[in-house]
Amino acid sequence: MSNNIDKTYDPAKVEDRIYAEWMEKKYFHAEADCSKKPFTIVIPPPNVTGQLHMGHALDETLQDILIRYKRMQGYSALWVPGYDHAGIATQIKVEEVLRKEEGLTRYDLGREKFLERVWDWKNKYGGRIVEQLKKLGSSCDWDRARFTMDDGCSKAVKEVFVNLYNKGLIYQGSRIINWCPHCITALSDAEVEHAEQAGHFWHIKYPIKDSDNYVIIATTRPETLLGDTAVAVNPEDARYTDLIGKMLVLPLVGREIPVVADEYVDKEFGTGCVKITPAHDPNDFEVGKRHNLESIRVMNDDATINAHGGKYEGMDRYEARKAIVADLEEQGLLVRVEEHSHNVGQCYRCGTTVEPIISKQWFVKMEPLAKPAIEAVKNGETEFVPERFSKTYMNWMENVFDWCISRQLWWGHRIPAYYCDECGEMVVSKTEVEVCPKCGAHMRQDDDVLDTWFSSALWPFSTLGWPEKTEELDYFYPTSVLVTGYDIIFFWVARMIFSGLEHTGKSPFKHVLMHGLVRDSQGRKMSKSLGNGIDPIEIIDKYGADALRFTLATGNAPGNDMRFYNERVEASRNFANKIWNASRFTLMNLDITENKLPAVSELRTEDKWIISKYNRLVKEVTDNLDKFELGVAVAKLYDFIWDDFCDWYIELVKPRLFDKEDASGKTAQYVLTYVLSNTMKLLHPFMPFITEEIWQHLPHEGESIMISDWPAYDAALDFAADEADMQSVMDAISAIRNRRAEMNVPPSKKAKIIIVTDKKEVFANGAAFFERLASASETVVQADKSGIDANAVDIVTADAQIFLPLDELVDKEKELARLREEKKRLEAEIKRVEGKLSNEGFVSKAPAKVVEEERQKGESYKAMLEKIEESIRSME
RNA sequence: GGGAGUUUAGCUCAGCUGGGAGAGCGUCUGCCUUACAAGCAGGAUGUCACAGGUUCGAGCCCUGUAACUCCCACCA
Repeated sequence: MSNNIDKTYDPAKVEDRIYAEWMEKKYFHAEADCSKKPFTIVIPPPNVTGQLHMGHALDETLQDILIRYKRMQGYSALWVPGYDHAGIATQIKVEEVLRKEEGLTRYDLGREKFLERVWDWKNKYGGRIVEQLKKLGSSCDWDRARFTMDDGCSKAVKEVFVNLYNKGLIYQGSRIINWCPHCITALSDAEVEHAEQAGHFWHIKYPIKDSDNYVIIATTRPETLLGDTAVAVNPEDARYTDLIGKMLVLPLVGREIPVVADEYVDKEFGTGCVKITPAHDPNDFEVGKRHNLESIRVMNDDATINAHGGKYEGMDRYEARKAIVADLEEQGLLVRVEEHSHNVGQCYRCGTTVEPIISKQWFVKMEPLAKPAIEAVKNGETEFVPERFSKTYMNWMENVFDWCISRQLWWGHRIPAYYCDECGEMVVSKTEVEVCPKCGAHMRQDDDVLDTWFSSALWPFSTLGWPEKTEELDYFYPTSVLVTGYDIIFFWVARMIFSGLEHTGKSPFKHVLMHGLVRDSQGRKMSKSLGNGIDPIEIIDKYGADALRFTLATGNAPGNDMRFYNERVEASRNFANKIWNASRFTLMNLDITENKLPAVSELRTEDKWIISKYNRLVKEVTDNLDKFELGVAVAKLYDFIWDDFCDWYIELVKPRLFDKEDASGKTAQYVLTYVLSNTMKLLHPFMPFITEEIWQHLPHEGESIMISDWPAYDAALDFAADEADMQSVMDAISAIRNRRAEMNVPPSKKAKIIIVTDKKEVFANGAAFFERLASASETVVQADKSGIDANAVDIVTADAQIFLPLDELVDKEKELARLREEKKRLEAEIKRVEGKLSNEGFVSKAPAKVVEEERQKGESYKAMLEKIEESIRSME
């Protein structure tokens, strides 16, 4: 310990030094230690491409709070760490750089060269986000962080793929999938965002074969006309019954297409006739299957028109749309154009409008996987916090579609399927297959890679060494908690749960703690395109990591969104500053070198008061943390430290500390130290740096607060009677301050105080406090009202009547008015209480405790009223 | 269309299983009181969205209404 602590609180100075110390001592290291219980947290792998954003900071903060708490409770707390994932974002980022700096595309480089670039990029920037997380105080052992593209994880991915394939849960199939022409890849449904877009509704004539007649169809995507293979009407639609089975002539193309009847068509919408393009629309695809229609794909992967488009070949889809509409108009086939706003799917990464395209892709069959995943949440194997998110989860799981897992990217886990071009054989294998088992020809691996979330879904066990039976896997799995935002329930959480169940037989975590999104001060989602993102690092530089963490943990309930205001961080920083100064005060007055609690017999009422309050705080904070009520816990700590400890206890104890002759000064020092250092422990998970700094300066045992023991509730430290006594004195002090402020009496003007009370001893013990805290020049405590000036200011509290002889300042009329006002208020209260107590229903049905409380209140009010009435009489 | 959420002080939000409405910020008044002006002391401000219901008692439970938000599915 050392009494030298900087005069001013400078977070940057403290935080950098302390983190370095922690790193040096390797406190973050966790290993399977069978003498302890495991506590494992799964973290979302931060993305290698991105800057740390507020969402990460929130994830990180909440996780770190839990980890630090559990570590202090003696758990072997492991953070399943990792960074980067085999995500499309990484590839796009590198492609972007490539295009900007060298004017090249990935195709110019070729697969191998391109992947080298990505690895370079990863090696150069992969650690960047980790460095940023460290500034936040992350107690993760980043040295053991895994990377999803590492060998171990790749092995797990292959294992899973092959297992699922062999069980028939992975299949290849033609499907309409969402295609991003910009990323040139398939997207899963979850990766498509829908946005309202203004568009047009083109009404087009389709001539009936061998007739001058025609039908009118309406479409929002006229370019898909090129791939039409039918027109559908509702079988119930009287307007079109005779048309069913007839042939139409497809405009511009000349192909003959049938009119089919299908329930899918809504009679009321549009014209009641729908063009059917099985290759470019999911619903049409289904219709096509029912009527055995041909699927004609008219677009290339980059959404340009292909050879089936005739004269439109090579045009971009939007160019083609224009050209087709113009040609239709020229031929008089365009009836009219309506304004029409409709929902358009967009790629969630790049925002490009997705194109539904028929394509051969790999799918995971979801139904058999979803069943146990639903069961695991139903039977409580995994619990969502707050609980309502389980409904969101169920809703999705119960209506889940097969999951398209192939991505036409190069960066990622390559699909372990091998094809023989000679005989058409396909082999799925964990190990590379070069020779066709059938014909002996060379085999080539599938070009596609797996969806990011396919490997991310394995995170909880692949990072622990699965499929090997490692000691770590055995000890740490299933994990304890997953902390994440509700926005990735479907992408990630759900998929981790069914993957864990399928491959390990256990749901990967016990609790899923959901938090909300961090929004800007106007409530908007933070995003790059809006430019409203707040950089956590800037905030840390300005206010400190402790202040940021405190802000993120505070003032919002789990799962609710949070608006981010600098003012809130400022308030947190002020709190840190308050702690700093209270500690500085404590240290300045310390000449003890050990941290222990004095014998109860030496403790004064105020000592017992703060100890008792502290003791209850331990219990409550522990309870709250166990229930993941982090915000509640931190609010209690804030109130205790600021109000009880700083504003009251320190002030109460000052005279004892300053008077070197007073032997009880030493007791006060012990109490200050004890309460402060233990409170620092309780606060440590939230504000790790400042608490470490202060704890180190105070008398302590052990090397670091982060490996110290979590405080325990001690029934022997519960001093209810002393708490109540102290409260009586504090109430009196507050009442006096209040009166003086109302009367504009400056603090410099001291006055004699006469306290008339039944609790003479209590107030006599506290007499000294009135001089310091209530501007008393002298304090007299007596049982009756003898010798009191009739003009004295009169203050009534529950346990005392206090008189201040300030006659020259007293405006008699005003004083009387105030007393009458007070009388009215008390009478109203008494009436309310009596109303309750005379209500038989209340007395007989309410819990005895509540009734007794009301009764006591009533008596206390009555006593006060009596005193007031007396005062009024004597003044009059 | 299906699901979830929100509505409490000027602003941002707490309010745990029903038992006299809270915090931070802002605001007003008075204080540089030897830890802290990033502070101290004191004050003001609420038909807890609305309407019913259950209950001795409702911000909290039930039903309905309104406004807003998010997620999922979507009509060509």
